[in-house]
Amino acid sequence: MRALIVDDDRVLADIVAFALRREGFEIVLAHDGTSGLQRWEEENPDLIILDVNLPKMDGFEVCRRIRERSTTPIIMLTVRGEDDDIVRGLEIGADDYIPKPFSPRQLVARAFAVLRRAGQMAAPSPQQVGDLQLGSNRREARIGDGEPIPLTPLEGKLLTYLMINAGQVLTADALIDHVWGPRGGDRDMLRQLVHRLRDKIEPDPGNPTHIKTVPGLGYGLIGNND
Amino acid sequence: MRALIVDDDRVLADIVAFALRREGFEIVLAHDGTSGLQRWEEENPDLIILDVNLPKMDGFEVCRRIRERSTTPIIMLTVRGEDDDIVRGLEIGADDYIPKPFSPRQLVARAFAVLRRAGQMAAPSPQQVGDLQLGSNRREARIGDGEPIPLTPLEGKLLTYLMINAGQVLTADALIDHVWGPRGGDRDMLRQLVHRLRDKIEPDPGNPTHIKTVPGLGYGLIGNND
DNA sequence: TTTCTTTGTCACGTATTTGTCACCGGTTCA
DNA sequence: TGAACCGGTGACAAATACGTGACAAAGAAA
Repeated sequence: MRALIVDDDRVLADIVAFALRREGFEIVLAHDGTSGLQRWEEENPDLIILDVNLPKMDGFEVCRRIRERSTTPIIMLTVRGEDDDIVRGLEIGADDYIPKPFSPRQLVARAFAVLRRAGQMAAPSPQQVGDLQLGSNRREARIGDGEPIPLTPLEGKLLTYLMINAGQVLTADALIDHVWGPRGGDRDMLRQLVHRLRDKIEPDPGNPTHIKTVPGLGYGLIGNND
Repeated sequence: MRALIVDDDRVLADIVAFALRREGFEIVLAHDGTSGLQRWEEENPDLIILDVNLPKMDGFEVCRRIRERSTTPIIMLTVRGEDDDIVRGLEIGADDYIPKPFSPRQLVARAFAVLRRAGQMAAPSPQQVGDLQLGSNRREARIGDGEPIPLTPLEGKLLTYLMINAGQVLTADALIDHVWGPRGGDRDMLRQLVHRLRDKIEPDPGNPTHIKTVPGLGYGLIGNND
C-alpha cells in the first residue's frame, strides 16, 4: 500500500507520514499542488491525503484533476468550520474529509475505512503483471522469482507506464510524452530505451515475450489476458 | 516504566501521578518548563505528560526541544476548545493530547495506547535496525556490540530518518528536506553528509552494507528484510 | 583570543546513464 | 524491382550522478 501525502506544512506532513508508516504504508510526499499532481502520476499511489490549502495549486483543483483520470481514494484535510470547503470537496469527488485538528489515530482509521470502501471496486495498482514484478521504488524489476534487475530512471518510468496500461497498446507519442515530457524526446530515443529495457527483462530480447511492438503505432505490455 | 509529569498545577499533577502509580509507573514530577526539560534529560522517562501552560517555558517549547533529540512518547494536556493548541501540539510532535478536564481513567487509557504504539514501532523501525543501534539522544550509533560511535547532529538526524524508514528508499529531496528543512540544503551537502556517515558506520565505506544508494533517486537503509 | 569540531563548498575521477548516429533487414507500395 | 519507411541493433559521444579528498567558513569550547 502506497500513500501520497500532499501538504505544504512539512511538520504536519511528517506526522501523517509517520502515522501511516506505522501501519505499513509506503509514503510519498509532496509539498505543493503541482508537484503533488506530478507525484501522483509517477507513483500511482493507492491513497491520497490532500490538504486544501496548498501553494501553486489548491487542493480542490488537484482533486478535480485527479478525478478526471482516476478513482484513487482521496482524503482531504480541511480547516474545521469551513463547511463550504467540505461540501465543495465532496462534490468534486473526495472520498472523505478530516477537519483539522485531528489525531493521527483518527486519520489512520479513516484511511482504512476509505480503502475498505474503495477496495471493492478499484483494481489493485499493478505492481505485478504476469510474471513481471516492479519494485516499489520503480527502480528494479523481477521476472518470476529471479534476481532483482536494476533499472535506470528512464527504464523504470517506461516500465511503470507500460504496466499501468498492461494489455493495451500505447502510441509512441504517448510513451515519449510520459517518459520525457512534452517535446522532450523523439522516436530514436524511445527505440533505444525499449531496446535497453528489453535487454534487461526479456529472456530472449530478439523474441520479446513482455513488450510487444505494434508497427506503426507503438508498444504494449502483454497483460494477463491477452 | 517511568513517567515524567510536567504541570504547574500541583493538585492536578498529584492526581495524575496517583493514577499512573496505581498502574505500576514510577513517577517523576516537575512544575515548570525548564525543570521539566532538565528532569527529562536526567531521568530518561518512557512517557511524558506535559501541560501546555507552564511557567518559564511553555509546553510547546518543551515538546519541541525534546523532539529535537528523542522520540519519547509525549501526551499534552490542553484546555478544551483550544483547537489551535491541539494542532500545534501534534505538529510539534506530541503523540496525543487530552483536553481538560479529563478523568484519570481516560488518561491512563491514553497513556497505554501511546506506549503500545511506541512499543510497536520499536520492533520494526526505530532505535535498532539490523545490527545498527541508535542511542536515544541520537548522538551515537553502535554496530553489533562494538564501541559507540559519536555522531554529529546532522549525522544523527539523517540516520534517524533513515532508520525510521528502513527498507524504503528515500528520495534525495525528502532527505534534504528533513535534515536541513525546506530550501536549506542541496545535493552536494547530502552527498557529503552521507559520505561522512558512511565513514563512521560502514566497516568498508567503499562497499556499504547499511546505506545503499539508488542512483537517480536517493538513499535507503537496508532493513531486516531486504 | 585560540583551538577544535562541525558543516559547507568546490573540484576531480570514475562509472553510469542517456542521446546520437549509422547500418541492417524486413515490409510496403508504386 | 527498387525506393521509402520502419524498427532493431551496436558503437560511440555527451551528460549526469556519485564518491572522494581538500580546504574554507562557521560555530562551540577552552
